[in-house]
Amino acid sequence: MKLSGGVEWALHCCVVLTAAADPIPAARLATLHDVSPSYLAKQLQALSRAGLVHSVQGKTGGYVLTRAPAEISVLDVVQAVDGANPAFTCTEIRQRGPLGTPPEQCTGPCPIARVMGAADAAWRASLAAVTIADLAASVTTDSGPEALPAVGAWLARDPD
Amino acid sequence: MKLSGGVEWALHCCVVLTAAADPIPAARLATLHDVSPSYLAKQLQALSRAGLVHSVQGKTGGYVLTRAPAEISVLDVVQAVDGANPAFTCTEIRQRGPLGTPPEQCTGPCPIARVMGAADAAWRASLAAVTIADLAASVTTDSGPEALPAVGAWLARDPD
DNA sequence: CCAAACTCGGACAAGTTCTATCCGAGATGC
DNA sequence: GCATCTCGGATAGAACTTGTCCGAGTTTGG
Repeated sequence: MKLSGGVEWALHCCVVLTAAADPIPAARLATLHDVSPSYLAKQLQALSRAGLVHSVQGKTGGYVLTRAPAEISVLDVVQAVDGANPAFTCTEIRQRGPLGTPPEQCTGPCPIARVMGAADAAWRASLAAVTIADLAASVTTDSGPEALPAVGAWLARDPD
Repeated sequence: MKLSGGVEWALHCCVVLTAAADPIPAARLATLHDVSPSYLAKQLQALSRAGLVHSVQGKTGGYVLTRAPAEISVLDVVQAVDGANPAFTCTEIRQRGPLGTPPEQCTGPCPIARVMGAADAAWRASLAAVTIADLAASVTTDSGPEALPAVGAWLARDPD
């Protein structure tokens, strides 16, 4: 049970993109977070494929959020980067072996799959209830009202 | 986000051990489920290390549940096999880079870690609410009252 | 209008974790 | 006392995640 490490980077990027109106290049986001530029680019590509950010090419290109921060849930980001596959996959063990249940009796999922599926649904519901806007608001509460605008100004400034 | 495949095997083993009073060898459980005996042994060792099953050596040895099925939660089994580490680990990105937050301001976990932690807690709570006894009852509902006793009788019988 | 520079996008290796297996230590029953 | 059966940990192989690179396309400036 492990989540891809890129999820953390992608979430941070989405939060800071809240404070920027113009497109921000991946390299600048990597400098801000002090992480590998090449690998962060990979995560942003995943966000782009999922339609959460819009990519702009050319000299003044970069990434911009496609929707309002309140319309992007944490679950959207997690699923874009880590994939939407459920953590548990039932291999139908009940049908195997000498006492295997006949397939015609296996109409619905087995009890174990039901329990794991319910837990997965609870996990997803918890993530779907929080949006990027909520995260930005929490950052403001934690670090003060000037924190996010300062990041936005730094992103817009020319590279040193 | 992926769960170890051995979790499914371990859960099935715990359910069928409900129907057996005497120790059952790992090889017999592997035959019943038609899975690799060597790898299933590894999962049972994990259950043994966690104290969920008691291992008996010698000619009539095998594995027995240590507690009543109603006292073993699905979460116990999952954590024994897959580990108790949370899926998300915060690397404190907020402290890195040119605009990093000073460590003295980082008293509590960052907003992203809080959200992921809450989702993890919801997932665990959902798994902790179901016991092995509940799973056995569901099997009885699904496959009839004679299903589990039949498995118990097959396990006790001498190998063919 | 042209050229240069900067951007994203997908294809390419390295490291690490999970999967699968084997043989030795220990205990039981005959 | 001995043979046999059991678990337990240490050992190779496969799959995935992580990390990196260079080419295609677009925009700015002269």
